Amino acid sequence: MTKSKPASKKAAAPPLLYRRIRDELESRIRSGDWPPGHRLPYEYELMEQYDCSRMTVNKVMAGLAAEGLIERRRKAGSFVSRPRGDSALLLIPVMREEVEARGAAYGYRLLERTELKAPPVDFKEAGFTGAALLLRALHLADATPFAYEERLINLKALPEAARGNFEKTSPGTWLMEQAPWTEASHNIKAVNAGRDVAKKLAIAEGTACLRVERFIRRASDNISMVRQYYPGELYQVSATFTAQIRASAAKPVRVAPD
Amino acid sequence: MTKSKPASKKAAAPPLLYRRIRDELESRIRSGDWPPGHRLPYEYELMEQYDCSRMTVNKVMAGLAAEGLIERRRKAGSFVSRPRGDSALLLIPVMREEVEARGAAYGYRLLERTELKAPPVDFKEAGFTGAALLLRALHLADATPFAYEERLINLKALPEAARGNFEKTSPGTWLMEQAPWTEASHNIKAVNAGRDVAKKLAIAEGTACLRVERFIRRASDNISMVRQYYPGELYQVSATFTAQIRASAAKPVRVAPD
DNA sequence: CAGTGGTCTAGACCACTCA
DNA sequence: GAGTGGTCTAGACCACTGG
Repeated sequence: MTKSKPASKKAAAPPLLYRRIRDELESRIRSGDWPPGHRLPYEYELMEQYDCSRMTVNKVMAGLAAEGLIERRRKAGSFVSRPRGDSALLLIPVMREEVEARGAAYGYRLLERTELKAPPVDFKEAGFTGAALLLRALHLADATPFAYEERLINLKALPEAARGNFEKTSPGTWLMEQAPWTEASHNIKAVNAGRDVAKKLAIAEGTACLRVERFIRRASDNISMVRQYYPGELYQVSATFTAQIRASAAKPVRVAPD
Repeated sequence: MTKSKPASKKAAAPPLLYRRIRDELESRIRSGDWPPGHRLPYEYELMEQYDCSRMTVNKVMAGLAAEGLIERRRKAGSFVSRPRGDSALLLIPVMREEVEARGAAYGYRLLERTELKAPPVDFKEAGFTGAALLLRALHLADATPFAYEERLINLKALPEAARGNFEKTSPGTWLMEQAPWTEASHNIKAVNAGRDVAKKLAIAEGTACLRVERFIRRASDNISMVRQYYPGELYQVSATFTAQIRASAAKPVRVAPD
C-alpha cells in the first residue's frame, strides 16, 4: 500500500536510506534499548517497515555483524551481541605529528648504526636471527628527548636497508616508505628507566617509562622490531573504543608470560 | 559471450565467489604485490574478469574500503591505502581471563566504597560533575595484587549503581552487564608508583606501573571513569595491527598535554 | 562532461539450522 | 521441514569528481 516511494522520492532529501536504517538500529543497541540477546526484526520485517528491498536491509545487517554489534544465525534471526571484554582501537601516533601537535619542533638524531651478523640476545627471543641492522636513535621535542628507540632491521628480508640513510630520516619513516604493507604486533609495558635509557632521555634513573615494542612483518617475514622508550610524564597512548572488534581481527599473539 | 555461467554453475564447488575475489585482492595488497598508491582494477574490469555482477564486486571493494585497506574515489578508482602512522587493534583484556590464562586463580577485593556529592578534583577535570560513587578495588592473581583500580560511577546517569553490590562483582563486570554497548576512550601511560599505589599493590615505591585510564560513555553521557594501575613487571598490553584502521573510527580525543 | 563509485531494486536459489 | 540468513544477478539512477 502507500507505495508512493519508488517513483516520486521523498523530496529534496538524499538521506541515504541505508544510513538511516543503520543509525536507527545502532542507536537502539547502544542506548541499551535492545540489550544483548535481544532479537532484531527479521530482514523481511525491516524491508516492509522501511519499504525497501532486501539487499538494502541485508547490507545494514551484514555491516552490524561485521563490526560485532550483532550476531546472525540462520533460521533463528539476528541478535544483539554481548560484548566480550574490552577491545579498543589504539593509535600509536606518528612521532613527528605528535610532537608538532603540542606546538614543539620535532627533531631526530641517529645515535648508532651497526651491522650485525647476529642479533643481540634480547632480540633473538623474538624470532630474529641472521644478519641485521641495529639502529639507536632519539626523537626530540624542541631540544628535549621525547623518545629513545632501539631498532633491528632484518637484512635478509630487507637488504636495501643496508644502504638506507638514517641520518635524516627516522627508521620508522624509512620503513613505511620502503616496506609496502606490513602487519605488526605491539606490546606495551611500563619499565623503570635503566642507566642507559635514563642517560639517553636525560631523565633520572628509575623514572617510569612506557616501553612500546613493535614487530613488523610482511608476508610472514620478520622485517623489523623496535623498542621505544617514552618518559612517562611526557607521553601517553590513547585509544578510542568503537564497537566490539570482531574476533577474527584480533590474533592471539601469545607473549612470553614475563 | 561465453556466458555459460549463470545457468550451469561451475560444478560442485560452492567456494563463495565473493570470498574468492576478496582473498585474491587482499593477498595482492598484503604481499606488497600492489604497493600503497596502486590502483586496483575498476569494478567493471573485475566483473568481467570474474564473470560476475557488479554488486558482487562492489561488496568486496566496499569491504576492503571499510577496513581501510583501500581508498575509493569516484571517477578515479580504488587505491591501496598508505598506512597512516601506526594504528593498531588493542585488546584490553578482561582481568579474570587474563589472570586465569596465566594459570593463576583470579581474586577480587573491594577496598572502599563511598558516595560523593561531588567528585574529587583529579577526576573533575575529566568532565565529571555531580553525585558519584567512588570505588577502590584490588584484582589478585593467586594471592598477589595484580591491579589496583580507582573508579567513579556517575550516579546521575546510572542511579542503579547506588544499589549495586560490588563486594563480589568487580565494577567493570557489573558495568558491562548494566550498560553493555558503551563507548570508551583510553589513555595509557607509565607512572612511578606513589606511596598509596605502592602500598596497595605491595610493591616498592617508585616501581614503574602502567596506568590505564578509561572513560565510559553512553549516548554522550559520562557513565564511569576508572584508573587502573598494573605493576610494570607483571603486566603488558598487547595489540595486533591488522590493516589501517579507518580514520572515522578513530576519534581525536584530545588529551590534556600533560 | 564523462566515467567512476554509491546506492538501490526486485527478483532468485541455496544452505544451514532450529524447532 | 520450513524459515532464516547468505549470496548472487542484471539491471537502474544518481552524485561526485577528475581531466
